[in-house]
Amino acid sequence: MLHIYNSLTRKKELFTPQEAGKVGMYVCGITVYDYCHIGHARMFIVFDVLYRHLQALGFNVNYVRNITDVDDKIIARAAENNESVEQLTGRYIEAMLEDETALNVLRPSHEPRATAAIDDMIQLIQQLIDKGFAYAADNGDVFYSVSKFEHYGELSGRKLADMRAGERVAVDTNKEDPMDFVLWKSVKPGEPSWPSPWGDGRPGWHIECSAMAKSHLGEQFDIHGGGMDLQFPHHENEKAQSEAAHGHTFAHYWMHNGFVRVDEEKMSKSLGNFFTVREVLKLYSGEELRFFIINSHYRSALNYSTAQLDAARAAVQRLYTALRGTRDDAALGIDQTFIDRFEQSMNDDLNTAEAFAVLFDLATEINRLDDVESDQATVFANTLRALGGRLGLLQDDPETALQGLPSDDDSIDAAAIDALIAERDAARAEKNWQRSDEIRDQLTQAGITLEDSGGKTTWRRG
RNA sequence: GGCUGAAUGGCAGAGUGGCUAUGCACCGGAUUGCAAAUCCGUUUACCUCGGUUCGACUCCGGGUUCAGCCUCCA
Repeated sequence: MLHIYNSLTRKKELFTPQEAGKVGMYVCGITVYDYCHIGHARMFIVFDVLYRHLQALGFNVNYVRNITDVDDKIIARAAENNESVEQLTGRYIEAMLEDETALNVLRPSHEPRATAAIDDMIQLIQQLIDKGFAYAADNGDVFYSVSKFEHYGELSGRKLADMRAGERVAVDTNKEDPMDFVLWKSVKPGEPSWPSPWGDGRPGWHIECSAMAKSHLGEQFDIHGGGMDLQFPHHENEKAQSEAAHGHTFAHYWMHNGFVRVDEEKMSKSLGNFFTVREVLKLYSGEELRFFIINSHYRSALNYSTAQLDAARAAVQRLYTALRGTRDDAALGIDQTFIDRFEQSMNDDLNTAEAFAVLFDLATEINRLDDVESDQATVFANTLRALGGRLGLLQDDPETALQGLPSDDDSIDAAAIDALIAERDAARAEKNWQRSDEIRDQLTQAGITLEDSGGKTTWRRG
């Protein structure tokens, strides 16, 4: 029985989909004007793990994650680069897909782009105006009237009065209430725009998600996710729009992943302390980065450091090392005891850290057996691979994974390594330990570790 | 100022009212030509002050420190 922490109620709750066997899930994706950083990667991976887990539990999952491809920052960046908005967003969407592939993130069922859903947004805004929840200002902007929606503040646990007291935004004179937020922005010279009943303009950020969620998942669906910082105002506003327009609950469970920090401070574009995914992938594999991210609970803060990535490398190596030499014979089946333990952990609000303990126990069991090709070892290996797969890990050939790691030293290639190993084997056969150790030292310097076991020498990076 | 959430061994990170997390690192042993990998074993903990309890790291209350949100943000 899956329990997930619902940000709306601030409690772990039993997960019950609105329709048996099916799950509708919407996650706020990114605004594409730059390369993805580790914080974005965490969101991709956390919800990818949830997606995989729901599927493993037998649910038919409709997973929607949007792409925001029109917004102030995109427009500004495109102008800076002297290119069109489409060129800019196209490039960064490509880059995002590359990063996701490297991190072994599954493609969601749908990845709608905001610019392709303008009609839906206009319709939704009109609905809000008709119902009295929104109003058009003289300048062509349309605003949502926060005070009309009695549940406003419910998701983020704030009261309107408190928010007004803490108001830090310059007051927009077109608004009736400083807390009101924009649904439609009237066009500015040189900016992309679409025709609407209120004049040419473009949508506000929050309405995008309300509209795209509705068109792919309906007015009500199961899970809505995103980064912690989206809880307010983005999700609060999204909820207010959708619930006011439709007259009933929007998402049943709200899930928010915690942040990645650098030196105990949030990693973000504005602070400039971010590391892009592709930057990190020069020295660590996507799998190592993925391990680092899901080694801790998705709601806790995660401090980024290379020491942590080194630890992730060692951990992933341990798992692949255990799989090395094992048979891949599905006919022998899996060990249900470990599967059950794993599922129990994952069902507890995605306790991936505890789930990893099960994988490491399996690794120990395999290592304990004298014969890695025995039926028992094969069952454990099958189980380890299967559970690894549920986390998006351990799907590579062990040898390939251990030898193909990114490294800052690529002075020596596989053929050269094999040649040196052959030479060393010859030296060892003659008990020429001096020459043998020389070769091993040379390889160690190049970041290659040799292992002599079972009369055979294997190598790995790191 | 308002609202959240944290504080666990050298590091990372789970969890529990009394019983081994796990990974990395360390130490001892096995194995190895020596290593590496692996196995066996050992050591190191629960921010602080009160309270509840036979017993609390775990529950309750105060305090301290840290982070996040309240503006665009995964």
